Amino acid sequence: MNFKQIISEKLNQALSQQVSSEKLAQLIEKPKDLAKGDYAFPTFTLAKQFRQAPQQIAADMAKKLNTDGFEKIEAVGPYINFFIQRDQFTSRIIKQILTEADFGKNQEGAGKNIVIDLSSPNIAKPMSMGHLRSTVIGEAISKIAQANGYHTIKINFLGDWGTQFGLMIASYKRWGNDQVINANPVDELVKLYVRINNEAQTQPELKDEGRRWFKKLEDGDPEATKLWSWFKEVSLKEFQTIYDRLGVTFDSMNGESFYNDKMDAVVQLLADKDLLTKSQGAEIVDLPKLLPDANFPIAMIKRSDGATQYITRDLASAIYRQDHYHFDKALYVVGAEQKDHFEQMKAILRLAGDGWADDIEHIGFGLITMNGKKMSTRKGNIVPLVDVLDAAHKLAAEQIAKKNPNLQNAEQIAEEVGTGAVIFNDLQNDRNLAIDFNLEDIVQFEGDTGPYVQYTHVRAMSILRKADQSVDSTQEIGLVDNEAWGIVSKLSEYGSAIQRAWQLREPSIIAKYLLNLAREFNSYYANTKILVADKNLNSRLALVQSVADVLASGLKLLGVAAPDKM
RNA sequence: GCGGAAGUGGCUCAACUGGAUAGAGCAUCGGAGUUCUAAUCCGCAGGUUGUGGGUUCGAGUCCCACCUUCCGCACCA
Repeated sequence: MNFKQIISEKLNQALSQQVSSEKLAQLIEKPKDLAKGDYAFPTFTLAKQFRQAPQQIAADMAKKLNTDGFEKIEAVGPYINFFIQRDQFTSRIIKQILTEADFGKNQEGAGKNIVIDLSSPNIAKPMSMGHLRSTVIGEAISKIAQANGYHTIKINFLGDWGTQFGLMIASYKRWGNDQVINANPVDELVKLYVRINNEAQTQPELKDEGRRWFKKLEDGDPEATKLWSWFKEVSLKEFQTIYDRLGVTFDSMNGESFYNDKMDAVVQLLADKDLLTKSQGAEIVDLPKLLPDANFPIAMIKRSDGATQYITRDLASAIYRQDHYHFDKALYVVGAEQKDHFEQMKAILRLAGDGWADDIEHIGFGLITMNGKKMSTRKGNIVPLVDVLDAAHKLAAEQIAKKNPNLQNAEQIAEEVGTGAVIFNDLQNDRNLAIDFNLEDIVQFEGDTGPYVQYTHVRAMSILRKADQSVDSTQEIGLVDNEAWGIVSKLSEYGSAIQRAWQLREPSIIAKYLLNLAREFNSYYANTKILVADKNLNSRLALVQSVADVLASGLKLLGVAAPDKM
């Protein structure tokens, strides 16, 4: 029984059940300002129904409401404000946090599978800031889903197939050097890729050479296969170091090449359902004709040269994933610019009669640009993710050297703080906001940042270490003091933040929640001496422990480390 | 042209999905150090929420029109 229910029951009785408690519950809100109360009920809609001034209704009802379970209930203008009994509530919340390992989490998704497509870099290209977004958002959503009881399957749909690899092979055959490549694999492969694209502008025959090599690759030519495998191997090795730094793991690394032998089945399926049309030598699904109201462009299934397209591979993978994982939801964490692509894909699956098409969700995110322009490997204006992580690490190490020179494991903690800053920075805003790349913004450690939250956790842990006693959660934990109410109130909202973050597929809700909680705690910390041997010491320590627990738990949901010292 | 996302203090973003005086962080300015870590805290200043209409008790939020920016619209992925 939560407060909204309790309050709506009370209101329902005060109104002699003329309005259902469900309706009343919907109207209840939380005032922005705690001084106005913990919950509030606006009477405007009732004013209309009963043809009375809202102020009057509020005043009349406030008199009729019994205050059981509340410190006070008062009418202020057209609002009825409810104040929770703070000591009882504090005690309950803090004991929950200290004794329940999964405080704030729920089991709504028990027994359900969520497939999440994330990261998906192209092999032989460096991971860039764009891949960071997909990786970090996907990872956070996965953990948030788990916190809501779901079972998740994370898939890294590697871009490891396509004409570009024919071009790479062609370029390698002309200019490649094993020693140089082995010394710095992805960098050198990119150079080869950029070079052949540039030279192809004046020598178009190079493109044909690339296509020929890709055809050989598709036909299983030993030399082509060997080179492709090598490119893939060195790329994956390099990717892995980044995934390790970000703390991200995958349940499947089946990339596009994995679906190579499953394409014919998709084409056949579409043909059987009468969805395929020939147009200008290509095989397409004529969506404008099939769904005239939907405003889709056509979907190309096979190019005029017989090669399959992106959407064909995505259709194959979607079908495979449904067959294998029986997902309740399949989330694709892919840039917002691909919205239409996923809408098309779903439309085709629906036309093919797959009822689960509606369980596919595209989780888009805003484009990262550089100086307002789209980044492109071919044009050479990308920011490798490693560089950003390294810059953040270096800055964190400098801060530690300055502020805490005796810190043990300084290197490891510099890494946790540095990557923490990068990850948090990416997650703290609404995911579909576009971002113009700015290194200074990313490696900020002050104000609304990851390190701010980490530091708050460190402060709490430091107090607990210095305390002569450990927290006794069996002892009565009373109202700590009025200044602490803001913290307790925030702590109690952790569960709803987790729910909302999942419903909206929005990690920023957790990030913002953590910033608010950290701010409340830091403010309290500045005004209240915690380690004082009085009768409330245990209560205060319990509060500090609760804050530390929730901060650590929330940071973990975002994939950010919560060190004890920094 | 059609479709999508966005427009809120100098900058980056909030606003519990229609509620009370639009809140934070950066930057600026002024304070707080023998103290539980100052990666912190407190304060001043800064706003006609792109423009114009509409809906209603009430609009940053919903509807219509327009303006600006970014993205997408078949042989790249």
